[in-house]
Amino acid sequence: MECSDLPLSPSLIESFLMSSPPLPQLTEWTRYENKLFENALAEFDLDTPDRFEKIASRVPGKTIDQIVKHYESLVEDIEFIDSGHYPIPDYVTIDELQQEPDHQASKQSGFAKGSTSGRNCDRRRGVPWTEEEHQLFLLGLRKYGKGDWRSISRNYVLTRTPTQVASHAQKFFIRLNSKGTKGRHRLSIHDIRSVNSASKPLMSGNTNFKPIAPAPAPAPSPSIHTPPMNFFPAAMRSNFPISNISNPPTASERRVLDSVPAPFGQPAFYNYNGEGSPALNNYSGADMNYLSNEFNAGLPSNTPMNKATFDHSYPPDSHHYVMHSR
DNA sequence: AACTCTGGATGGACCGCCAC
DNA sequence: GTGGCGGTCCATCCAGAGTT
Repeated sequence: MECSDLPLSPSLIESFLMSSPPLPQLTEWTRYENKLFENALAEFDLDTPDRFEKIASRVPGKTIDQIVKHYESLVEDIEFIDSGHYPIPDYVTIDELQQEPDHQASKQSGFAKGSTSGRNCDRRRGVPWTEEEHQLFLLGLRKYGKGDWRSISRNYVLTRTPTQVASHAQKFFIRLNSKGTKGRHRLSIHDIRSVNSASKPLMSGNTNFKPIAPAPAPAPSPSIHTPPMNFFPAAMRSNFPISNISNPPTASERRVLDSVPAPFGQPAFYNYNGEGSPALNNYSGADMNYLSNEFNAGLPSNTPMNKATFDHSYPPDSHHYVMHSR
């Protein structure tokens, strides 16, 4: 397929929704925030009472007004697409379009104009995987197995689409199988084969290791499902995506949590999206008590959210651990 | 500088599911 | 049974970084 022949595919729409249109009148939306927004949008349909309030509660740091404006801007853009105008993912500015007549013409004609060779297309360089993302990938791989990239993407590597996860997995397994068959290998993120085990020697102990890319921009926010790795004792870090929190933090609580430094702040508390994950069913009640104590000990003394327990008795299937915040 | 390697993105083939 | 659709796998492209 030529690059100029761009169908309105689901992946296109997804990338459109995932991108952060730099609308000047709005505050910046990160990919992560867009993902939260997208998930909340899917969860609360048009008939949901107080829809935008509920969506706002799922997107930390955004006001209801910002949510409404963001929604309206997306609706405008989607209508723009539906009308036959395809906005390229980079959201080039009007000025840029006006300076590139060919570019503009190809857009206005639908998609296919001139159809230069695909090699001439601007194939955007992707964002390198971070070590954290790779660790989450390994956790997801352990949990769902090879092939269920969708689940891994949805429940572990939230910052990557299933296609991206699959692509990453492809390289990972190629790397895995090629180990030893070639004389030399550069160290890469794919040399991390298990959670925790390799990261230290590879990243910090090996002075030859260099990041794949220059230090990536700091992630907009930690994964919604996974608390910081150093929050838990090593023996428990292997798979601990907190799946449910029974009481989503209130706005005031969230402000407090936002002020709490990692690892006791936002990451562990914003996992209240209700998606069940049986990943915690290996842990005993004692483990949960330990986590509660660890968690409570990390909270500042003046936080109103000073009592937390991990409850593995709810719901009845015992596969869901719920962190009670009061 | 030229070559090699890495890794994200992408297109196409293939497969399974589902509605008709 | 068949066609459409969605998803996955695999091969490939290619920019960028590392190596010689």
